[in-house]
Amino acid sequence: MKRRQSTITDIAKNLKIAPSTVSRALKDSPSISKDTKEAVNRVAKELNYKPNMLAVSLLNKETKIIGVMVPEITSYFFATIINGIQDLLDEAGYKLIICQSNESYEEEQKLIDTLSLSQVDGLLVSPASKTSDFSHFENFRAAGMPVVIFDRDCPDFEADKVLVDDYDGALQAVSYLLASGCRRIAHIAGPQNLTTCQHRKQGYLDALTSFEGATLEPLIVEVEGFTSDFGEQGMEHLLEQGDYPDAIFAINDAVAIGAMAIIRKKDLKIPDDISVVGFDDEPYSQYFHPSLTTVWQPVYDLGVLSARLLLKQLRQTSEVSPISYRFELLKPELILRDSSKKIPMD
Amino acid sequence: MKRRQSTITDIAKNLKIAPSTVSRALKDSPSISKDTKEAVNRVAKELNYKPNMLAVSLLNKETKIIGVMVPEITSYFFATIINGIQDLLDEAGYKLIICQSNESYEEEQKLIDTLSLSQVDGLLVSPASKTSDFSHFENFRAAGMPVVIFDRDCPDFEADKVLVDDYDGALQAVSYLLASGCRRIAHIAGPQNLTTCQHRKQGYLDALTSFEGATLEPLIVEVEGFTSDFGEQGMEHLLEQGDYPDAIFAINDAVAIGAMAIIRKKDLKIPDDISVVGFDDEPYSQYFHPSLTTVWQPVYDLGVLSARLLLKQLRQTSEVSPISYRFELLKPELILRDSSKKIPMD
DNA sequence: CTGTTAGCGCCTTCAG
DNA sequence: CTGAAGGCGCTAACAG
Repeated sequence: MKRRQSTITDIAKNLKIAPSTVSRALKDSPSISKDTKEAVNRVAKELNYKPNMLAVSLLNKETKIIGVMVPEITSYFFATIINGIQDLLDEAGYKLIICQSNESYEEEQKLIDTLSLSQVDGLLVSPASKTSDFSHFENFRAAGMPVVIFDRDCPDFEADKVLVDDYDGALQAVSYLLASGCRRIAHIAGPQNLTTCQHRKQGYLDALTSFEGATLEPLIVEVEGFTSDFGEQGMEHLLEQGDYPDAIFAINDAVAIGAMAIIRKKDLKIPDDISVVGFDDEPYSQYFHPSLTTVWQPVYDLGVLSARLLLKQLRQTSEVSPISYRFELLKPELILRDSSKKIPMD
Repeated sequence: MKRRQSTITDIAKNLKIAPSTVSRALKDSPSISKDTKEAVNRVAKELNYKPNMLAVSLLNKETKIIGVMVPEITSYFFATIINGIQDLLDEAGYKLIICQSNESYEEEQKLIDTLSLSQVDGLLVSPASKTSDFSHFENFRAAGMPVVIFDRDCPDFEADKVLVDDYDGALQAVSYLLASGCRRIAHIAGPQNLTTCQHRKQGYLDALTSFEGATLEPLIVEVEGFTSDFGEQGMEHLLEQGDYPDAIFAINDAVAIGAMAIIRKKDLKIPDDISVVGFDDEPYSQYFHPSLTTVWQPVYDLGVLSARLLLKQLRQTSEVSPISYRFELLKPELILRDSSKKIPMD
């Protein structure tokens, strides 16, 4: 039972008229008589006619499909960004092909190639953490298709970008920890080839050095991933070094959660012995015990905005590509919960 | 700068040979001389030639794209199923278009229609909770494209199906609670138009009635969704009725987490006053305090298996559609953690 | 108002 | 070994 759909020609034959007439009738063109239109629509329904987008796309040179490349979709973070993207692009009549690089440069390259062959109309990318060469993005764009980068920056690659002010988020978090009385604040940092992680670390460092009253030593352990087991590892490292920290600023919530598990195992109290702050505000974070203080990011909006920028490029029909790219930096927000201490009143 | 890619014809003109020769040379056909092949490949590289899959698809009547329809992707559960699907389908050279119905029947219908127009080669569906009429699946399949249903059953719609034995999972969970000494076990049930939720409820009921020694009254509250706030709502309902339960079997982990928050708010101890068991084993569940006893499902495998069945159908080139469909029922597994009591030894 | 022609990019006959 | 012709399903331009 090979796929056999009825075509415009089938309708035309059935009615003994020209295919072009059928085509026009179906689009309700004003230059077609009521009678033929009715007849065409009737037969179309009878034959269960469905237009073949492939043929249309080939003709129009546009597929109305957008490629979305993320490191992974199992995290709430990227899944929610995708929701934002989808909601906006749906309205504009675009479909999405979602690809996961699994943080691998090779896979990312391969997938972008496939997307390119599939003639997607544009690309939204959050690059893999292992990606440092961006020629595959350049190649993609060279074919005349717009690209928007979101969440993770690619230095050296000029494009529309929508990022979160990670530096500011870290600054807020660590400044708060300082204000709440913590003085030995450790940072469980993420992979430093990601600007996101660099910026959070820098925010942490700058908060420490700008603190008046004492010289605070940074205390950093770097982990390679974003899941809770890395949080456990990182925390164990920190505790092995003796001289416990009195606060942890973790690269994200999952890592913070892992750290909390280790802290609890040592019978230390959160936040009394050690405060913990995460990043992301995942839906579960408020349900932990104690509930997790964290830095919220406008995730959904990040998706919407990225999609909006892409649409804008898409609509600059032909036109010379804009020399200046847009750069959006969204503001994160510290959410205070019970894993951090209150600021003393005195 | 409208998209302008070089075509086979461009190469042909450049070399003053026929397009068909170029086509053959590019596919390394044995009936082409070494010299022309080399020349063609050289020019192809020069012009940065990329085959246009659209044209190929139109000709072959296959796009190598599979549609995947899930209620939502922000949950770990569906995201992981998708990973399974993708890993298998990638190998076979298929791309995925992922769609979210947001549990809405209308959106589901609309999206399946779009997928159909886009000429996807097949469809993997986990239907929306509001879906009870399956004619849109039938229509899709009527065009000769294979369909596989996963995770959520559609009674009345015959197809290859890969499901989890929810009944058994519930039975395991509630039997354990009974064995651990609980006698007043409540169930926070999910939307009853989903067979998944029906089966879990039935497993709960049957565990109660098959208990020897006392007649146990079921205690059920039904919620409309799968997020933690529904868990909070459900738990509040239960506690309002006075005569507190000594265990909660929640429809899933997120709901269980919400319930735990309310229990804690009432200063009741988990598991001493009330045991809690969830369903899904989300990655965070082991990090809750107390860690959550739950029913694990072979999520990734569910994706892989579904994809495998679809591939099998895809490979039955043409052939009459199989009269008998496959039905796979995967076994879940109870994971014991600290939110439930140990079975007394005596 | 309708039909004819041509072509999107590619491949597969059929003829040399 | 290579070229010419035809067609996948659809639409736009040009004729009536």
